[in-house]
Amino acid sequence: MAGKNKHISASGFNIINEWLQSKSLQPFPFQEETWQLYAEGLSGIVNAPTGFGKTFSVFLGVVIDWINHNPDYISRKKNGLQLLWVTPLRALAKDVGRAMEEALFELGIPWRVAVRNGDTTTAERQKQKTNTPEVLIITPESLHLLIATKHNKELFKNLKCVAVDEWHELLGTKRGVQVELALSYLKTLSSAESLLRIWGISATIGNLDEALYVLLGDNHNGTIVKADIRKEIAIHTILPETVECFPWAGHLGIRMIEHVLPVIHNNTSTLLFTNVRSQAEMWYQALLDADPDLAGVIALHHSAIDAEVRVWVEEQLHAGTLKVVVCTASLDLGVDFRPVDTVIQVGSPKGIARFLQRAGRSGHSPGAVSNIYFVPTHSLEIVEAAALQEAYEKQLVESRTPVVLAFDTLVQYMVTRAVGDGFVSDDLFAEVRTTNCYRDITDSEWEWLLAFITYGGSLLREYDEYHRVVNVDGVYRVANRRVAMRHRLHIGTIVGEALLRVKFMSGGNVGTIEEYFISKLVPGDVFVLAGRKLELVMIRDMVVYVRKSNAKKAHVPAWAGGRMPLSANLGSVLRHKFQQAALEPHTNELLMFMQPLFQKQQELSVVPKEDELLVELINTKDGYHLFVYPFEGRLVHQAMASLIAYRISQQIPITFSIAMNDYGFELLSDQPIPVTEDNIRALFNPDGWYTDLKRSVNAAEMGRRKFRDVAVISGLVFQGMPGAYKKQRHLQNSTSLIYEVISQNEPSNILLQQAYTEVLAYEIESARLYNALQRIHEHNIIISMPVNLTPFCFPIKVDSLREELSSEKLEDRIKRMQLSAQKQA
DNA sequence: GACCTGCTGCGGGATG
Repeated sequence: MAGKNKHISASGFNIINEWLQSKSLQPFPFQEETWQLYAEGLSGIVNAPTGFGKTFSVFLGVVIDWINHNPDYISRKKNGLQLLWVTPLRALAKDVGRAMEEALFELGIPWRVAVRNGDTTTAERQKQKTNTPEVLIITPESLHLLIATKHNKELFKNLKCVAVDEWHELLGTKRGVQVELALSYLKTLSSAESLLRIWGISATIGNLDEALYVLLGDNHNGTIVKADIRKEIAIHTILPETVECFPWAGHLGIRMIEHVLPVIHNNTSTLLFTNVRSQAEMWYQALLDADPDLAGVIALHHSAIDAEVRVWVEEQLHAGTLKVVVCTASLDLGVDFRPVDTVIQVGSPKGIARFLQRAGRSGHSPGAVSNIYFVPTHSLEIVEAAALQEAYEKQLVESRTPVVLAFDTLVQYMVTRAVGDGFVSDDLFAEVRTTNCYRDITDSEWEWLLAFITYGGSLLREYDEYHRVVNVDGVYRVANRRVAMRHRLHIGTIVGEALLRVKFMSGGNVGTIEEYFISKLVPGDVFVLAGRKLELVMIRDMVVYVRKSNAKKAHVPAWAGGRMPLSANLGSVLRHKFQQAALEPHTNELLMFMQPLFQKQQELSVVPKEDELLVELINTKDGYHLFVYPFEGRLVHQAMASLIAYRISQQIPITFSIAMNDYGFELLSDQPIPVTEDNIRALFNPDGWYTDLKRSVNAAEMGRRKFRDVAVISGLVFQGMPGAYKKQRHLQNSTSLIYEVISQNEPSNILLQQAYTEVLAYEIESARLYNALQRIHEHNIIISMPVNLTPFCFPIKVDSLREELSSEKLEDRIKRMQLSAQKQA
């Protein structure tokens, strides 16, 4: 290595590779020519599989390039801030910073690397102010907080480069919009001769070109540096003995535990991913019950577990003292420095990108293959295993759709700038329009937003708390210190659920639980959290006090999270696999295994081909059922079910109950459903879909809930000071009130409209719904009339039963129904 | 406020 030499003569390419090898990291996966991109002062996106030193190649690449061009940077005491390293995660910032500083030290560069995020103490912040580090690792939120400080231009004036880590994670979220906005500002601060350089670091996504465009905005030339290697992934499917003994419905997969244990035993370290937090708690307990020897080497990791406990788990994983960690998406990111040798995915990963990302958590050493075991939780999911294999071979990775015209985020940012050094309207307007997000914002929208932050717009004029910004001599500023303080506390775009902290009576945090779940329990009740049985003692000031319990039975908490629909890409491959199962099953081992089930489906009904939509009409004692299988994910199915129900009800008076899963949906009625060969195509016709959709779904009610997020982000309602959060009920009430006032008096309100737009985009996935209707329009629609429930409709039917029955009864009922269906055919 | 299986992520500075 270069040691303490003050002059770096070797090419950055060699330096990086030497350095990576000395750390036993993967060699730099790019050609020496691509290295020149750093040296030429360009911007762009770096894309390589995990574990290939992307972080350090970018970091050392840009740093060494400057040093080579400006050797006196090394000797100078004060260079000012040179590089901003934006990362969506706090957790590993300190580790990354230390590693960067160490790398610089070994190269003889005495630069300082500092971290600034919510964990940074006031003293550390002060130190950064007087003694500016050359490199600052920061979250998007903290970056906006910096922009909300006085004289921030001073801090950024020497900035040469901004690197955005995990850009694929930020793209498609409002946190990504925050990055776009911050970059548009920082670009204006850099002088003409040294254009600010921007590097994004991204995993593979379907729209890398778009990701680049969004990152750079409209006045930059950029390039995509793509590693010419493909991470080898071995996908193993864990199968039951026969498909006949496997349940047709269910999502837990606990019965596969005997097949999973050998995988854990045959490997040194394993990550076991579940889709849901309660499922992780159950798997943790079930694994311990099945193999008590795992005690001490098994751990649990999900977002409701106390942060300190999670850090401990990550450290133990790193140190190699843990054999298996049961986790949710909480370990999707940030375990780069904590590789394992095996990954197990229980249940559908719902998307190809997520599956490959998780697979990549294993096999980090050079040349190693990533091993992922897929554990299906019900029969049809075995087809997903085949689909995932094909999707991997064809690299059908999903795209991330960038957020556009998020006015709530813009309102927040405008106040942020006003809290900082203030802004001139025309200048900020021009600046904001260089971003992809606000490229199409109109003059009148901008005027509306200005009015909104200065006097609350036409509706809230009388309330002083909405007069946040004042215009003094053409400069918009926040003059009131309390307003400024309150704004800083509310910077960010993540709006969470009402959480209560769970603490032992003796002290010590366990984790968090939702108001909704805990309100159903009374003192003395026992529930599970972080793998422990806890007795509820009392609830005081949003804290749940508990003590350890040895009770046999315990409630497993439910957390209300996202609905994670099956992705369009995976749905499409899945349809293909069903066709293959019908036409050429012998080409695939998994499909051969599934044959008995497909035969059953074929006997009772039809196995649809790729260009067919299957509709099943079934009569049972529950009533008249209509089942449809578009394989478009549960959100689209919910909307499509409402749409079809509405269209049928236009023909005759009829009411339905609706059920759906990721594969299809059900309409159930107590009268015969008038669907025939003659009218079926009209029911799915894309013409007039939007009008009918708006009449069939309760957009106003959905908008009301979405409006809460918009209201919080734009500063219409306040969540309270940290540590003294308002009860969610209060927040909901005040939001509801504002929603009523606005929707009745100012229906064109931009923030209200945004709530509706977001419902369409994210709750209904309307673009995808439209594409699905278009696709179906070109397909054959096959109506089948089975005499009994089919393997296809079974999981959907079970879903609709859940409401009526307790879980134990449900399990019995499933067995009975499955038995009866199997006999009938 | 409703979901009932339902992920993840963030977070004070200016003044005395």
